[in-house]
Amino acid sequence: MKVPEKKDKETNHDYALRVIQGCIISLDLQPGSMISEQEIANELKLSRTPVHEALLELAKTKIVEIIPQRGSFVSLIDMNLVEESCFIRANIESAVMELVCKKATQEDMDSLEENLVLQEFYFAKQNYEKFMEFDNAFHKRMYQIAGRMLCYYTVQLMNIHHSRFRTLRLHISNTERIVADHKAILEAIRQKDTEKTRKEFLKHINSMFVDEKEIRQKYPAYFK
Amino acid sequence: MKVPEKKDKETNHDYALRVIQGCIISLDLQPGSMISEQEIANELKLSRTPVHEALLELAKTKIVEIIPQRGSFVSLIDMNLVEESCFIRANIESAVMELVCKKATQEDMDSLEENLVLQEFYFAKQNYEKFMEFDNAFHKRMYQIAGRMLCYYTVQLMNIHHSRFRTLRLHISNTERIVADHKAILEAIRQKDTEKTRKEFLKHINSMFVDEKEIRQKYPAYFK
DNA sequence: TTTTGAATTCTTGTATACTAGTTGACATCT
DNA sequence: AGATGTCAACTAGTATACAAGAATTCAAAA
Repeated sequence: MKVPEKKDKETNHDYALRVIQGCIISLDLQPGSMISEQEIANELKLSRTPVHEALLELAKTKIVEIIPQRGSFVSLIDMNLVEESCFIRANIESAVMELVCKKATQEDMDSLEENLVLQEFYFAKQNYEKFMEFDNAFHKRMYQIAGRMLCYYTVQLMNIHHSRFRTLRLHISNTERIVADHKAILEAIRQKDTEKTRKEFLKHINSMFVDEKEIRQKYPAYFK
Repeated sequence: MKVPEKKDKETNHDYALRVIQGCIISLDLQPGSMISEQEIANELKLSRTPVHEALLELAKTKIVEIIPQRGSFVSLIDMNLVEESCFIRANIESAVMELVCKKATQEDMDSLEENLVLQEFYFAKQNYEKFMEFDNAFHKRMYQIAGRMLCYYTVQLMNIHHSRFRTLRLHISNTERIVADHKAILEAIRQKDTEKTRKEFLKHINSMFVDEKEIRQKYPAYFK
């Protein structure tokens, strides 16, 4: 397991959560594998308590399954849950974008455009980590503009299913479409075209499923 | 604090969560009041650990605020969060209802109708507890029919803000509209009219806010 | 050889003890 | 009187110890 540094002012509980969640998304912790509280506690140099709390939290989103007195396991990829997490995001985020169309100031639009420039830059440089960072910031910015941060948090909570599947997808697929999608979304917002914005966004989200079969065949052990 | 019996097979953690959450929604624990882990642990005859875990979980939904080394507090009612929780529910649940329109079998429709009959029955008998129970079951049934239980769980998670406000609202308002609303929704589904279903449902959800000012004036100390 | 059963060693759940930080009261000093 | 410092009594965060149940191992019995 990759163990990043603990941040200042971060509680051990939050630290454990951040590390475990990151490893699940990166597939560093494989779907189906067992995760022992004690083992993780040792690796992170913590006691079991904060690790136990972190696992409880992850179990709530069904990304981890805790079987009492037996063990805790990284859940196998359940395409129903991946779909549901997308469904949640698509419906919330497209509604948020409607609000953005209504509320966004010129300043807001500029900040989004600035982000897009950087996305293109890092994508061209093939710095995908930075690219993803700005990709995420792009979406988050929408929620901030709409004043719907509880929605953002809620979507993030379940989006881990989607994120993990996306990681697996990146192992075999190309990513050129992504920036083009974002451009189309921004253009629709610029035109204050609510319907077009929604449509482009849904297209963006649903493009996730085109490679499903191919991925399942390559990694059958990861799926439920 | 009202302390119900612990159920069989329920972990102490789940027990504590259920009790605390119930007391917050029923306003038995007042907004702004402090909740000591030790005190609750004593009342429930548990150790601090499961209570602590329960509070952590509630803090994630922002219904409880934990200030380290100072105390835990029931959050004041934040109308922005109430609104956001409604926004989440409205957008998810109306999308779920679209699915229900597409998927529902005759059997599904019958089960909904059966529920409605019981709603009317208990409403007429003024047994509001039973009524609420069937009200909740009515909505849950939709998610089951649509095969979107992760959505149900997600909505429930944040809906506590809404639920608490609704409790406060019941203190001063009438509830006659509710059954009528449900009838209108079922009728729209029966007609397989997606748009009408969505519209009726949104009307139902948004009726929550008509009495806001009156409530704020009556209980100013409960609000942020 | 197969089956049974006890001992061992895992696991998570929970109680308890300790740590560190905040608050408020009260005595002390200016 | 007012400011300051100290101490006692809280808090949540975390480490540790123990409890209880599940799985595995291995030896003994059929």
